[in-house]
Amino acid sequence: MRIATWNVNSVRARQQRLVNWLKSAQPDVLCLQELKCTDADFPFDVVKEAGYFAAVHGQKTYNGVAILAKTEPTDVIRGLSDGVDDTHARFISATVNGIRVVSAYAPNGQQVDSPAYVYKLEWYRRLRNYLDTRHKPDDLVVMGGDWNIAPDPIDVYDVAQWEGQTLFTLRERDALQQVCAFGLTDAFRKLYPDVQKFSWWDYRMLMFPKNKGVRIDHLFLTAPLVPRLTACDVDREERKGQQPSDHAPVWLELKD
Amino acid sequence: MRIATWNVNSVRARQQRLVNWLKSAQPDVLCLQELKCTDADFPFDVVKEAGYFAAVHGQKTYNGVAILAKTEPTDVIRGLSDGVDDTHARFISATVNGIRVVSAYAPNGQQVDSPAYVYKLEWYRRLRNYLDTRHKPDDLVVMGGDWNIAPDPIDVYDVAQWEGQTLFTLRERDALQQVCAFGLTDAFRKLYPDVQKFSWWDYRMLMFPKNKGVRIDHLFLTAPLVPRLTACDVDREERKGQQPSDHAPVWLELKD
DNA sequence: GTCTTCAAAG
DNA sequence: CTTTGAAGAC
Repeated sequence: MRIATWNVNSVRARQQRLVNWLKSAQPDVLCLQELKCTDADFPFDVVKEAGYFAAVHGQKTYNGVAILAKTEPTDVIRGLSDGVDDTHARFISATVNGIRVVSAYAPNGQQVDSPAYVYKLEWYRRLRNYLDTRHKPDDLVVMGGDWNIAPDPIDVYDVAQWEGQTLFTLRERDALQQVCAFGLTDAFRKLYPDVQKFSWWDYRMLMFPKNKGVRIDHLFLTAPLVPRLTACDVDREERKGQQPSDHAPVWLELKD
Repeated sequence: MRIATWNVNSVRARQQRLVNWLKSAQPDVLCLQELKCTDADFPFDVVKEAGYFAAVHGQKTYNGVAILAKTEPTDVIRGLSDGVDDTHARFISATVNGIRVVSAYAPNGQQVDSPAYVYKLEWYRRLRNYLDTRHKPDDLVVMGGDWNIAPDPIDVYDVAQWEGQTLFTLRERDALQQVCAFGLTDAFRKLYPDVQKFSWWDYRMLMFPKNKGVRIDHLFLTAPLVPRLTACDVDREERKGQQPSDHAPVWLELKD
């Protein structure tokens, strides 16, 4: 079973690339982030045409997440559903083939100590609470998303430059660790403890050609799924060519 | 020798369609209108890559005309060059294979009797003056362009609806006739006196699917070229599909 | 750089 | 419907 995550940076602007990628990569499940459109504007028709069901939590202009799957996702939950008044469409979960799948778009955080940064740390605290409330560590859970946090020094192209910058501050990395401490494993890092691969490159300053990126898109697995993990990679090719998303898809393979 | 005219409605937005059309239609000369970009922003590289030289008279946002040709255009003149202070980039002429080629984007005219309408009639008067000053009726001249005038009742989809509307008022049609009276022949109408074909359809109101258009893009020939005219047509296919221009290309064939 | 929104123009 | 430009986000 192949599960992928991709921040498409506008599902409408990326419609053709999305369809092409689905056809070539053939994931069983794809977690999408930054749809940047409402449910009404989501291209359900072309996704269906490509052979996928879609559970969507859209929002105008910003955010928006979805779970695409070859079999119909069930028990769809939109948002963290913790009673907090939060208008951002950043979280959706659904069950696909007996696995609970999450598609998450973590807040970016803007500047350190800005309101957005505070919201980001709080959002991570709420996410840990979501896991504690809804799941046991031995549930079958895969969480894919744009987490807007590089977990370790190896995950940024230049530690000196990233030191203290949003996406790489100690407080953010700690917040992510607190979530993982529930019992989640970073699929890519599990398979490749020492490999440096990035999933996001700024559109500006030729960051992609220079390969100056960061790894902020992750797939997390609960413990019972870790022994089934056989492959995980970043599809760097998808970042190339005309009008790419600034993020590349990340995918993993689970054996039966 | 194949000569074509096409209002591309932004040469940058239509870059890929332009290249595809050049490759399939293989005109020796293409007159372009509504480039909507400056000379600095004109995609010289992709045009060259497609096998064409380009003489360009660009303008930011509005207007902009060019002559593309498989052999290098010489003696390029930008504008009507009649001493009138006119900032609109609506006219360019150049010599290609011994033929003087004009690419013209006539003013639209907005509402009847508006300043734009007065400017349009005056522009046509200046154009006739340009011909009188620079040419003899037996020169080899081809003028392609978006003339924003439907010459005859057959050239609009509904005469009753178009009666008195800009593009079809008697004063505009007379202004165009005054230009043609210099000694120019409408290539399409010469070959097909009774055929109704359109070259422009409004983007709105499903005008193209309903084929409610007008013929305002024309190729005019001086007398010595008329006996050499073997074919002329509108490429209606180019108006179809995703992100078309609102105009279709018009082309003609001259035998040697 | 590339996306969104909006207004103005055709 | 499709383009342009501007502003704001990342």
